[in-house]
Amino acid sequence: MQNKREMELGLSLGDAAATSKPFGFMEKSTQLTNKVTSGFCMGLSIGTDHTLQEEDEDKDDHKLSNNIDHNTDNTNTRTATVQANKGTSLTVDTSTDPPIQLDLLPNTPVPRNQNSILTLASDNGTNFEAGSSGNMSRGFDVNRFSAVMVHEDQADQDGATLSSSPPNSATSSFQMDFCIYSSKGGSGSNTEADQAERASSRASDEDENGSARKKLRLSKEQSSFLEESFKEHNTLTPKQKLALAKELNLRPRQVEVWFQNRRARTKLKQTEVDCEYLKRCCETLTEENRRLHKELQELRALKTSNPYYMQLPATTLTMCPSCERVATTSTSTAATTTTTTTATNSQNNTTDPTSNTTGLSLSSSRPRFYPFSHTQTHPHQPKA
DNA sequence: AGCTCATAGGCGGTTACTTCA
DNA sequence: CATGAAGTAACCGCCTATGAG
Repeated sequence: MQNKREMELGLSLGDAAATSKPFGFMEKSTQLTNKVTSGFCMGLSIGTDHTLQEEDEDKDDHKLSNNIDHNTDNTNTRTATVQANKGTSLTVDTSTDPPIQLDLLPNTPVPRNQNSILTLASDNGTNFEAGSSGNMSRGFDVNRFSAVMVHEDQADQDGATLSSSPPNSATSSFQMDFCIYSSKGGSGSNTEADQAERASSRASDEDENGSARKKLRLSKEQSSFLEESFKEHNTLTPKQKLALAKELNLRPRQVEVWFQNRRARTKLKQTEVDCEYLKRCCETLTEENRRLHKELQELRALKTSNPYYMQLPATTLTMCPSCERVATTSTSTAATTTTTTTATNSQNNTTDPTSNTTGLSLSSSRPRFYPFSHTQTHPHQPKA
């Protein structure tokens, strides 16, 4: 790993996370840019050496079917490496610019305590009910049936039961303390009960052959809860995954997939932002290039019209290895001053075309040279 | 210490399903 | 009602890290 304090591109999700504390994504993305293979980097905030909040998760005693019981501590490190190898991350010096913030959250998260009760009756006369959000269109958590199955399985393993969730927890409204499977009970063609019924059927199909592909929409409450969790940490330890799954009555695999997809969406969004910024940079540089060409033509024209005007000595550009400043050094022995500009654009924030309001700054692999702007003695200039 | 193997988890890409205009 | 676009849950294949033998 390279320098741990590295500029990075951070994406904030939601106001709270954006303003109060950096969450895992921003910190971990620090390592996103570590590999050289990507070649070009852009940064928005300063990342610090990240250590997991839960540094040493207990070896998970929850044994899933695929043995999720280890690999907890170094998840982020590994992730970072993988991302660095594959990612299209961008890296650029950013000085002190604040992180750009993107709000990817729903506009108004549904209060978790606003629930209605959907009461259904199965064909065997068993009444059951499920909590659903008051403004939910779909209303019924189609994952409940499978979730119940999972819980029943897990209950054998870790003693968890459906009623194990805190009664006042934020998601207790999705707790489903019944288990039904009705095949032809409802009469409506596309009612919530029907949808739930179909979902249950599909879920049971999976239980039967395990190969059927299903697409079960998460409820708004579940999505909101997952979103909140994602704001805290965008990757999950096995323990966190199990806890979330239990809390939301989802399968751990569903939680895992949701986080994967969520990370992918975040990255996609970030890529769009990056592209937009690079596009602006390109336009700005093109404009600057055009302007410099024009200026060069004017100077040449001036020189041809008046050959005695501005007979300056030849100038060379040198870069100081210690401070990376570019200095123009006149080869003339009469030259006693050097014109310097810093490699960063921090001194030119007001006029630098690569600066913008988002706080992004383009790296200065391209030394800025303003020979007529100001003069200053280079501190590292070797004494003549 | 170095190697091999099994395993877990992440990511990119894709598919399949749902919803909505 | 049909349809296409958008969103997203789920899957697949690959890669990397890790721990055990």
